[in-house]
Amino acid sequence: MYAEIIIPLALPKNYTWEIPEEFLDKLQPGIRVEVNLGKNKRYAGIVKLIHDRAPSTFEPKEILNVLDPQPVIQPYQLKFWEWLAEYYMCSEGEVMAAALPSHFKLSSETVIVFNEEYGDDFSDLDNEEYLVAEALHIKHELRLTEVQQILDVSHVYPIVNRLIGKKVCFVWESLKQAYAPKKETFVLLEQEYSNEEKLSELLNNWSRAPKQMELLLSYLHLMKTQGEVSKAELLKKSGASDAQLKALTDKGILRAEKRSVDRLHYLPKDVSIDFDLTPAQGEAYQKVTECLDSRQVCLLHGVTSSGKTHVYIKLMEQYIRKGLQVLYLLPEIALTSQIIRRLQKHFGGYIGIYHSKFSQNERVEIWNKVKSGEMKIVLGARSSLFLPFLDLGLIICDEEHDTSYKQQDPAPRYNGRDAAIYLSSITGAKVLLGSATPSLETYWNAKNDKYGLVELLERFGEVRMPWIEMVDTRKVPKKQGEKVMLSPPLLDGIKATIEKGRQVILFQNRRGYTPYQVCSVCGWIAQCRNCDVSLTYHKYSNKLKCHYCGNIYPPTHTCLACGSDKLLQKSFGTEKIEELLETDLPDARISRMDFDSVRNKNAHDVLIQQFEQKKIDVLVGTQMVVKGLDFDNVDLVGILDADGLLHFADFRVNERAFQLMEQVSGRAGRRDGAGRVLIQSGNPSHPVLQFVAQHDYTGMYNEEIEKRRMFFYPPFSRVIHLTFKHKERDIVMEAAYAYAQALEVPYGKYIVGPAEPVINRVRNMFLMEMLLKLPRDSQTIAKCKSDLLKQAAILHANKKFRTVVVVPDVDAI
DNA sequence: AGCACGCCGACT
DNA sequence: GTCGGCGTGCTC
Repeated sequence: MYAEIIIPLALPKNYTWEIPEEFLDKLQPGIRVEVNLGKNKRYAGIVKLIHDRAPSTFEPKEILNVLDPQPVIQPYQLKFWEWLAEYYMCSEGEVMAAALPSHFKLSSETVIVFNEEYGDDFSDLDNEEYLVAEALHIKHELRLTEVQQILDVSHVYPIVNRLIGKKVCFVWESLKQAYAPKKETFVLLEQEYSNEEKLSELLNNWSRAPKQMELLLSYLHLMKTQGEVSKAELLKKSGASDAQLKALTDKGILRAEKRSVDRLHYLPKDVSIDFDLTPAQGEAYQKVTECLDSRQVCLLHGVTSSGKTHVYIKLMEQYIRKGLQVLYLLPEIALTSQIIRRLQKHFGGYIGIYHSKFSQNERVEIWNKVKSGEMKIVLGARSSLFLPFLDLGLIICDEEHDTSYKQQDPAPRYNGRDAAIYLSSITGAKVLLGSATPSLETYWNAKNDKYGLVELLERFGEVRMPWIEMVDTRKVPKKQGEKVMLSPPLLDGIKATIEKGRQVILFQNRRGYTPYQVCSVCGWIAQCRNCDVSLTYHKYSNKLKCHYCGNIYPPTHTCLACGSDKLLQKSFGTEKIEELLETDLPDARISRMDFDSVRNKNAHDVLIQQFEQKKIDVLVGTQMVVKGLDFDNVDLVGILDADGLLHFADFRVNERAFQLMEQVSGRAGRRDGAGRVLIQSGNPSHPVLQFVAQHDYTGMYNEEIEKRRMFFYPPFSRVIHLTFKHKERDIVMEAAYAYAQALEVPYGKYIVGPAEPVINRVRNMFLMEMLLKLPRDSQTIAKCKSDLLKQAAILHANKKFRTVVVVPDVDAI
């Protein structure tokens, strides 16, 4: 018997191993096995299929070990993986790599072990060999990365090989089980004193060491109230020291014990819904419920501040009361502690959080609790679609239009929203898409009766839609060629708002106006050595940074082209605005929120809490300020550069610009209806700005959908974007043209390009791009995908193009 | 993804 | 003449 096994690598297909007799009855799909791949590398792979077809073209190796008694992956999940790999044109191994917490993805780590029989006579070793042998003699075993550190050279294999040859050491391939349960020390009463009599005798005859007695008494008190006492808590509450506790354990009264504990601090398991829906919300809730009775997918189109979350909460309650699990998806960036706290208030311990900022250990624990059914609700980013739900009833996909649902870089380049819809089709779950500004694709599907549609177009409470005003930047006096950053009307608005004790949010899309160093003599701009882009200047760290490859350079003080030292910092980024505000409004409390200022896990939350607590008057930020936040004291929102949002060569610009501006505007005037939005633009009559001013989603939709129809873009077509990469420009261009040429029949009329992108070099690789706009017919699309892969293989068969990388991105954004 | 094999340039 | 750089191809 043989098993097709998924290995978490980008292999062209799954490989097959032979099943040794003794493992046969232990194996079924979804179980992890240890297998050998290559000369001595080992992996934990997932059994996908068991069959009896002996391979003819190769000699299969045997499975080395069975790692799980029960499947870790359910059959429906394997089906989900298969669909993702097929739809998004990647391997199942790549899906597996994305799906599993890394602790399930064991792989061998080469360890070299000292040969004790060799002794300690190292006289016939050379310098480098001696260094390694010496370290091995002390530590007994070393990983190759450690050897690298000892020798401070990158190529350690030859030296290690010589040592192996001389029998100083040998190589040990060990499978590393990385998941470690969290340990906590608990304090227990020794058996002898669990007897009341003995205990009172002890206490009555206590002499000296009053501190120890105090400690013992607080232990007994905690024990009575809680049932168990952790060491950390005991010491904190009693104010005693470690030494005093040790004295008691030495006397044989108390005992310390290490135990595995939950990493997640669970709240009580109960559901408390302590609010009532408004009539409008109640009606929406009813309609959604009815709609999901007969349909798989429903769109809830609710304007900003209409209280969509209230509707979600009621719906979640409904599903968990039926004993089903609920997945609440959000774009990663919107997973703030604000929404987490809000849901925890209602669902307490039933809710689990799952996203990239959680440690691997924490993820394993959530994984297990979702699998056992103990966890009823998961709030998470797109990767939580991979959790092993026992009985999934509902997926809520909030901010459905958000482009960060689409995974960009490593494969699988999947869209969380679309994957959720497929997942629901195989699990029988329902999907609720929610947004104030639905994506054109989704709204079109709803309008064409593919999805149900429920609209909630009334803001919650007395809140009116914010008043939108345009500031025509052409009319603002300025120097030649200068960009308007803070126009007088906006500045006045900010001042007035702060005086009233209200808050301001300023939104600056950084792209296009990033700060950089420029030579005032010859116009030279610092460039990245590996990418075709200008470097961004970061004042806070005084470094130049490439936003494409992440390389960091020291700032230059002389121009590399003409040698002048007259370098200027030109910028219109958030940092610059923050700086300007500090000069203009010296008394205001100003903070900045962007990718750089909220790097670590808590910075973002801290900033938001400060803003909530009104410790900040003006918050300057990028997209981040738009997502997943509710503030009720914001009177003024400023959109600093609307033109920058509208100047992209992408078929989705208008949709995207509208969504962003509408969402930003929604942050204004939450409670008492006084919200105001100022939009700075050099072209205030632009149709998108007019739609924003009127909060006219339908108007924008109608206009844009016609353009999409005319130019055959989604939702009328399906797009597949291809990127070609190679380190030589000529070769990548030639390869892309050859590839497109080969697909001319029959796909010529669907191909756009190939063309060189504006930024044609990233990480020392030259790029070419090509777009396919395919008719929405699943057979044509499937055929085309397979032809694309076939053509890539043909391209690679040509020696010249062998190393050209072809990256397909299905439904690219 | 590793990792071995193999082909070329810089040293003994 | 050899060591070791890196490019290339394979792993059931």
